[in-house]
Amino acid sequence: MKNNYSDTEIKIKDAAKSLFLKKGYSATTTRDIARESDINLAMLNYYFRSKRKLFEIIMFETLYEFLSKMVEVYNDEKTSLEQKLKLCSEKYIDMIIAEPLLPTFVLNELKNNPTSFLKMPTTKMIMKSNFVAQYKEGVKKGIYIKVDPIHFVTNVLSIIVFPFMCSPIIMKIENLSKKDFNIMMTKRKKLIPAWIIQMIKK
Amino acid sequence: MKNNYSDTEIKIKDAAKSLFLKKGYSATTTRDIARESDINLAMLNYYFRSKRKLFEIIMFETLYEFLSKMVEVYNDEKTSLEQKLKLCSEKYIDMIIAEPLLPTFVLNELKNNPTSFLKMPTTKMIMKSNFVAQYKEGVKKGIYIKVDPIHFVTNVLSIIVFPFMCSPIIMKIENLSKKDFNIMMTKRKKLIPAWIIQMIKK
DNA sequence: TTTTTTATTAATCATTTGTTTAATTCATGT
DNA sequence: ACATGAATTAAACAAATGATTAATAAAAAA
Repeated sequence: MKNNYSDTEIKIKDAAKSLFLKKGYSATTTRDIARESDINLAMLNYYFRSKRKLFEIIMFETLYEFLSKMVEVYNDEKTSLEQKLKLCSEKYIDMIIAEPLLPTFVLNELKNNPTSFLKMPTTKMIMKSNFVAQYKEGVKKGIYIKVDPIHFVTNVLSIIVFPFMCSPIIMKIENLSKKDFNIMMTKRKKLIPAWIIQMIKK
Repeated sequence: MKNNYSDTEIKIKDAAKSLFLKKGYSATTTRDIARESDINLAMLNYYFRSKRKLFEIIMFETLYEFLSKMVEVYNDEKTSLEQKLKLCSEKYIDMIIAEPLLPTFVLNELKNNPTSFLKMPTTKMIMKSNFVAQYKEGVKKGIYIKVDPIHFVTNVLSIIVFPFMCSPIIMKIENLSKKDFNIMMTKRKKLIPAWIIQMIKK
């Protein structure tokens, strides 16, 4: 026995993930995946039974990895809210620069079957995280302006994630290359925490 | 002669738009469109030559309508920046509630061919609008914190648009129906301008 | 080695999908 | 009423697509 996951199995998954992210589920054909991963078409069904099954596995793993990294920051007991803001701005933007197609892909495919998200255990954890608790505490102490925590969390994620989904527009308007855009986002990392603090501070 | 646009032509476009928004270009078949609009399959090619051509027409019209409405607010000479913020928060959220699938659809399809956006005349106008000019003026007067205007515009749009793209997640986390979600967004309309002001005010 | 299980291949199947064709119906102008 | 062009229909075509099969090669177990 070699590895638990065979070479071809990994090759298929890697190619499929790349293609699904780039073109979406429907526009990606099994032959695309076979060509890109340089395996025989039949191997896809041999290892994964069907295109749909392969997609679901990739979707689950991608979401799981993404959400795990998120929860990590939100639940750190040692850091203050303001430190968390800095950390998550930094971390998320680095994550998305490394995989810029992920947000649009996830939100787009989610629209079609929100069930796959339901299965994720970490989904609801954000609202029960230390991050939200610290914000509520700040409100109680009179330091922060009070709003429904869901708005607060949404605002933070909006400002971090949305610019990447608009990247084609921003690049067009500002005449930026992909590299330029990433530089802009890297600078933005440091601006975001201040904006959020400013936004909630009394 | 009846109308300039025949009945069937409109029926096809309406059905196609609805389906493209819901399922995207690739997942929508010409037979889907024919069934939904209750016309013969051949009529699609008779009026629009091809599925791609039909898509491009719909994409253009949808984008044009959307951007036109946007520019309208941004370029009003009579209103202050703070009034504009209120107006556009109100207007955009109403627009998106009326067509909630539009943002995800546009940003997703744009990723595949950013060219269609290039064609839109109104695209670059936002950065040269009265809205941005007023912000810059506020910075010069020392009222507002200085950042690159593209960040400012991005932040405003992020906070307005992104929550809709996340609606499946928000609804899941908060246990909301679609109606509940819209109520939440309607309340949010009034919160956003204050947040933005707070964010940029010295 | 021999046997048995696993992995890989090329060819094929059955649908689906975008598009076209040829025949028919409908509307309009004369 | 008739002729002409436009609109509509059912049927068909060719290519693409997800999936399977049967044969072969490679690896593991005996």
